[in-house]
Amino acid sequence: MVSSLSDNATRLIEARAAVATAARVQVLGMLLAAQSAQSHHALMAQATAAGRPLDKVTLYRVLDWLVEQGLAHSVTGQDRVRRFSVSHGHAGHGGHAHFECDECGRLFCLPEPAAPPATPSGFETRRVDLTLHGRCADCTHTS
Amino acid sequence: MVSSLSDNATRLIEARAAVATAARVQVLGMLLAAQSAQSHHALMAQATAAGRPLDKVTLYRVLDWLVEQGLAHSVTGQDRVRRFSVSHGHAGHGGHAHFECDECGRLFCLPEPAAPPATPSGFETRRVDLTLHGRCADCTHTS
DNA sequence: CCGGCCGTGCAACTGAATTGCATACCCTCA
DNA sequence: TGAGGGTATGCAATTCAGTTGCACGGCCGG
Repeated sequence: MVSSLSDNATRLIEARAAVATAARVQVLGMLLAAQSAQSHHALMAQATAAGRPLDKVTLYRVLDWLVEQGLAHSVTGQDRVRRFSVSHGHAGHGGHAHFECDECGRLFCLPEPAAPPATPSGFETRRVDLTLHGRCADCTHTS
Repeated sequence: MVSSLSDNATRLIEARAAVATAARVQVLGMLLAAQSAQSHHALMAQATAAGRPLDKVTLYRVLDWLVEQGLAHSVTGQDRVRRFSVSHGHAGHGGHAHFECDECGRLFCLPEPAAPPATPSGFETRRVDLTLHGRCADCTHTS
């Protein structure tokens, strides 16, 4: 399971003619395994818990690199912390929606293909960020 | 002009049976006069330039208070800086849209009544944040 | 073997936002 | 008039996400 994720990560990286370093494979693997967007802090903790601790700066740089390669994207929550998740093929078009749970703070990517641009006045729209706030399935269930 | 904004600010505050302190009137006045959402830093600079410098912490607290009172709302841009603007009567419903210029960094409130909730799976949506990214009218014009 | 390139690691730094505590102000009640 | 409580303000120090500078180490092509 974990190895298949690593393989998958390696394949994704090498498909971009890029160097699949240990850190990159590890981080992308964690993002692939995650069901919600992960913060830098969470990824650090997860890497440490897995016995393969990462340097703080390395993690930042790998994340930036993944975003740059289009393999991941980042969302800034209202706690002004960036969270990262893999781009499930929806990279390139206008954008996609997120759901941020106000209770547990988790941030999910939604399959929604993003709302129609809702054209402004004389502005040039390039990307649409749609974030829903509320309670996630878990928190609603536990209430 | 400025005094009418101050009066307006005072009226808005007192309509909430709240104390219209100098700092609150001043900050709300600046927000009323602004055409785009203002960052804490910008408000500090503006207050200093106006000869009525505000303490950093006081400004934070006034802003928090204004948001709490429903007189203003805050948006966190992708530079993870919060920007504040007055609630133009659209407080209370689902939310409203913003436009963030990727070039000059300014953040505008749009009159759009926010997109339809775009229902997720088992989640309970309470608020919708829709932010468009691109170039604002000024930057498009200056290109 | 050398020199450049790139990824990694450590340490120090930045800048937004927060917290703690002391002070000043205002209103009420005696 | 003066004591007391609640609230707003100001200053200092701190937190925390994120960044920058620089040194080390592997790798590859001459």
